[in-house]
Amino acid sequence: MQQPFDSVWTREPRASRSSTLSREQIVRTAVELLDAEGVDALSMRRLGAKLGSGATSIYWHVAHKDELLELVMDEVYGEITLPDPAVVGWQDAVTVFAYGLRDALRKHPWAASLLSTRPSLGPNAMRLLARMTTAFEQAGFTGLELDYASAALLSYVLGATAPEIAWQAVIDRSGLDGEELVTAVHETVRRAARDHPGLVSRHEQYRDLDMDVTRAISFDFGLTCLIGGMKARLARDAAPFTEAHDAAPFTDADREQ
Amino acid sequence: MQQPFDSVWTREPRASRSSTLSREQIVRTAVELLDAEGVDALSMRRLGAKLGSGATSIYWHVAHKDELLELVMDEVYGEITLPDPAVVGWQDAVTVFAYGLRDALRKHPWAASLLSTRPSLGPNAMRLLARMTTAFEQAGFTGLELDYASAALLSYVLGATAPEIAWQAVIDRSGLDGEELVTAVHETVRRAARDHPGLVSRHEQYRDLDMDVTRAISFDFGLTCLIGGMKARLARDAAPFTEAHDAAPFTDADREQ
DNA sequence: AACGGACTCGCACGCCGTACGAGTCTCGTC
DNA sequence: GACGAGACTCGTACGGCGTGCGAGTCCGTT
Repeated sequence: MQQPFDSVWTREPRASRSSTLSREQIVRTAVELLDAEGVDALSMRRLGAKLGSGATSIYWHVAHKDELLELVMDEVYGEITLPDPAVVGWQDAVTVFAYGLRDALRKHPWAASLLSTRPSLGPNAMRLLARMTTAFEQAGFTGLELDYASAALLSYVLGATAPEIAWQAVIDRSGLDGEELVTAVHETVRRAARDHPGLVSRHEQYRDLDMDVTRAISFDFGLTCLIGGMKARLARDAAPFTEAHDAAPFTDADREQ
Repeated sequence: MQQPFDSVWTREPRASRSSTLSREQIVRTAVELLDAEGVDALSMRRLGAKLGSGATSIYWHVAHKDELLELVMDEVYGEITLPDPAVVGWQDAVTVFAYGLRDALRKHPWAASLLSTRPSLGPNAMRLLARMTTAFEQAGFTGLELDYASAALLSYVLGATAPEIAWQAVIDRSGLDGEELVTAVHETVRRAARDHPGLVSRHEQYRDLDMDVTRAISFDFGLTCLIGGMKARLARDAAPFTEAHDAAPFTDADREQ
């Protein structure tokens, strides 16, 4: 029988006497370094220095840098909470989760790029996925749709947060703030959109809005649309008189209006 | 007045005699190299070699590697089409766009990670954004909601496609295919989810399904939910008798069921 | 012929991930 | 107490990376 792909999560951990360096300590320090100085600052040498040990010592506890990043990613998942859907209802549960994931990614800006690069198979990620599934079970989804719904929610949050972080990185690099910052962002977008008067004129309206608030509104818009669409789907599947339309999620008749 | 952030799109291009190396040629070759050998294979030295020139010659036409990546990203946006919403209707238009973006990202797997790392401000990205906006205008959205809707759609597609690509990368690296591959993927997920019987047992159902088809179904599920949610929102905003609920997208009463 | 700007490119610097092998420390067994 | 076997640390070295710099070449203009 075929072995699974080799990864931190499928391999047996090394037998271990408690030693001066430990995997947890390495991962914790890596997160600190990443938070403090960004993804480019994480090198094995720098990490070793911060741990007060040789760079190559780390390789006893971790197979290679990629594996360290996987461990570090799961650490981020560990920070996210998903309330019990049986208590707060599925909509609130997944909404809290969505905001929690968004917050975690904004707090650890380096995480978004890692997350989109490798599958998330760590225990914390799995725990979250399992809980999310129970939320959607409670909503009324069954079978594979449980996975689809979970994937859709995760996808939206990840996709929506990534550009926020990308912008924040540009802003941080610039070192600007306050009015100067607002003007610089505004001017950048205005130039980029210069061939599309509609975009430019709409963008004027953001001039006096707080950027963080605008982002949150935009995030919430998509989130409520997605959850609303899930509700609509549940309602349609449950209602017998629409069964004739079952094949397509939205019918041609829907499309007219 | 504050200058915009420095970037390829805001800076004036260099004055130029037509020379042996050109920016377009560099970008085109970079895309080829990326497609053929992945994001790690793109180094200035390798690119220079493929162009038959010195590595550092590239720096005359491009400020630094990051700028090259921005140019290359916009090239990808250039491949995506968005049909005229006035002809096919807004739902079909944005659906075609969503699948188009997904296809482009799958065709250029390196693009997903770039896209989530920097804001997309190139001309091709802007052209698409402008067209997407007209689609949502036709749908009935107005004002800032046009941006929110566009952002939501983009977010979903990006977020949904990224994990597909991440998996594909693992698979490509393994060199397996056919039955072996299916078993390896299956076994990997089974082990990762071992503490969550629900996930494992549901995963059994994928055993006999084509992976590409499953992915497409999952993608479509989220996409139709999102678009359905947008429609629901439009309908609610248009219908006067629900105006009392306007403040919150979904009321407590909605939440009960 | 002389100039100046457009363009090419070799070299060097300081980073990077990590393979390797020699070294040390700690424990279980005799 | 001796000693062997792992667990663990780490200095060195290799082949790569992005790119700053300055010398060099080409070519249109005067």
